[in-house]
Amino acid sequence: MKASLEDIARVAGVSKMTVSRVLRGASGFSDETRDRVLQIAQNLGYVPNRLAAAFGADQASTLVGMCVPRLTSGLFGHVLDGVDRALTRLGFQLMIGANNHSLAEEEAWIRQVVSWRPAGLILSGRTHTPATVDLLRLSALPVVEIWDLTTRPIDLAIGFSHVDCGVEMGQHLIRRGRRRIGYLGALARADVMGAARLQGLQQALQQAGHPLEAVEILHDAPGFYAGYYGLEMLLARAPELDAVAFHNDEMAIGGLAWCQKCGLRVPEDIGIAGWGGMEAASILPRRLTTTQVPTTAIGKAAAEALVARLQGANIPEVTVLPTRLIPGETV
Amino acid sequence: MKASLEDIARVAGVSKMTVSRVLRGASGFSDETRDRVLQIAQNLGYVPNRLAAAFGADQASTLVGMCVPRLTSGLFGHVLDGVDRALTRLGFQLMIGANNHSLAEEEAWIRQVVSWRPAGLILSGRTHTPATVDLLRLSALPVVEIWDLTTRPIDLAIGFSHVDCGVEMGQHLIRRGRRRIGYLGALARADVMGAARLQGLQQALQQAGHPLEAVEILHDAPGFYAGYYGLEMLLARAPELDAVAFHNDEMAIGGLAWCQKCGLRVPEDIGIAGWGGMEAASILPRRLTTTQVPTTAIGKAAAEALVARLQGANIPEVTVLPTRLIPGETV
DNA sequence: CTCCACTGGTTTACCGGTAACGTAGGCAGA
DNA sequence: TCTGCCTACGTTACCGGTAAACCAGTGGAG
Repeated sequence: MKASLEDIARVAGVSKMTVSRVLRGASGFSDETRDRVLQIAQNLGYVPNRLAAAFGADQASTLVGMCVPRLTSGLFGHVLDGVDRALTRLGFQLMIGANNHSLAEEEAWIRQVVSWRPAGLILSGRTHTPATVDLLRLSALPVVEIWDLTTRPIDLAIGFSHVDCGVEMGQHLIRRGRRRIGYLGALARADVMGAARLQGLQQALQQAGHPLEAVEILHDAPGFYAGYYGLEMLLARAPELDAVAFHNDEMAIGGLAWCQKCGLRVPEDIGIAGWGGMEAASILPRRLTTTQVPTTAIGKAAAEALVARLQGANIPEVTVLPTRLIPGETV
Repeated sequence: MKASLEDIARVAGVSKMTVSRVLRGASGFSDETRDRVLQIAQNLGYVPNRLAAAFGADQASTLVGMCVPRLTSGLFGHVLDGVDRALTRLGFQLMIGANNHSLAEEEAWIRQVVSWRPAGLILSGRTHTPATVDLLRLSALPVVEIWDLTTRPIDLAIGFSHVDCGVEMGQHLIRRGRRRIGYLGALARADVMGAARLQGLQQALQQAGHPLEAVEILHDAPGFYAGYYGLEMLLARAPELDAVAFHNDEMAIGGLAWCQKCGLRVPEDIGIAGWGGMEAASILPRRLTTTQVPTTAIGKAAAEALVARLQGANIPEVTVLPTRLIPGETV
């Protein structure tokens, strides 16, 4: 970690500027000089100092910050994967943080990350504190908001409409003959996007003349077990339901487990619908009715849009990557 | 993003050194000066430049790099979560990367990250290329290797023994009366740790006098569907098996789905065992026999050990966080 | 009355790169 | 022969912080 450009320059008998040029692959040196410098850099175990490079020249650093609601979410794992692969390929580094569905935590995180002068940010969700928006606008950093579409993105947005997801599922349930429909959510008051899907669902059912009959929104994280005991709670309150839409697939699978345990037949006695399109949904004895979300594609698109913008390309403000309702066999 | 210490200093009528001290909460200024400086910093929308700080003073940066095999793994999501929460609390930033089970990709990633002069690294796994090890030793960076225990860690190690996991599961299967046991793996030749578990399993079964009868190691990622069709392949080749141990819970659940599909009763006709302890395992109609891994705890411990080491504390070289075999009802 | 320590600062140097600009030598074309 | 341009460098300045050294005034001890 000791060797610097200076050290290489001294040994090679050139100026450190020449070394810098060689190592960056710029021009302005002979083949002979290049070979000598590279050889010496190798021998000295030179490790470039990006801190100095990014700091000294105000040139774009290769740091990209990304903030997700939770790191334990299967869906966001795939988004992260898409981002990571694209960024790695393009030579960028990923700084990551979770906001636990809290705008205040997001703001704190962004404040930290911005102080590292990243090349850009990827945020999930469209809702931010006013201070966050001010900070981002002031910093003039490229920002991609993913996962949900903002009416007016801070900079760029890539995703889909959660309200539309809800509407689509509502219409599907009605088409399949369901009339007494309930909803089981999670992360009460913290998750804006789940709320948007619920809103879409309500809207569609209302319009069809069969308004949502029961809603239960748990405070827990949307996992298997929450779906399991949440469905029990919901059905205790509203035993007449003939279908339940869940916050996500994990919860829906938990719900299926509860149905199996107490002898409720799916879809005959009750319909079960998830959201997200996790892999497990497709190998259940009956394929889960769900909405497939283009997770990896969103991550990849976000990373690529960010980098393209850095390189001055003209990117559309909003990119829609559509979701797809998978009918399945549980409704 | 414009304001610097200099700007604040000019407005406040003090030197930038004084501003620096105020903002860092060091000493050597009056209350009056402090209030004025803080007020002006606020007004100017000052955002500290950690790039400059970390670069200028060779003081520890607050960057921690972490490399995981895959970002889509449910288990590693929890590890990441543990790391992230601890680091956030301690005021550090997380840089992340996936190596896709490739030592070469890991080396490339580490090379990139080290050039950002991080405070330390968290790596998963004990196997690295020789060049990686050289680089890490040379850089004298604190390194925590998690998830598996190294006989001789580069610096610190926190985790458990995969071989022991395999042994324990083998003994459990034998105790439950299973005699003709098979194994279904994934990520052939890429996943060292799955191989270690298989090795432990083989060893225990051998010792019990009922050696492993069939092994199938898929090339795919260890997901639900791989378990589903993989079990079909395995049983086609070795129909007499009375139990199958899987690479992980996702695959085991996929295997369960296949059993259900073709009318095999679990555990009567065949025993199914997973590994990892994912939440879904506990809400299945029959609880899955599996091994629970302290994912979040490992992440938390790794982050805390790293920071403690940075602060000069004396940390034991190897920390074992034990796994726990959950008997379940599928064997 | 002198000396000293303490408070509340200032000044200077430096971290390791990169941009911008300067320059020596060689060669081609007018 | 002179001009202009190209190649292959070298020099200088600077990015925004922090450490370290230095300094002026003040109050108290001796």
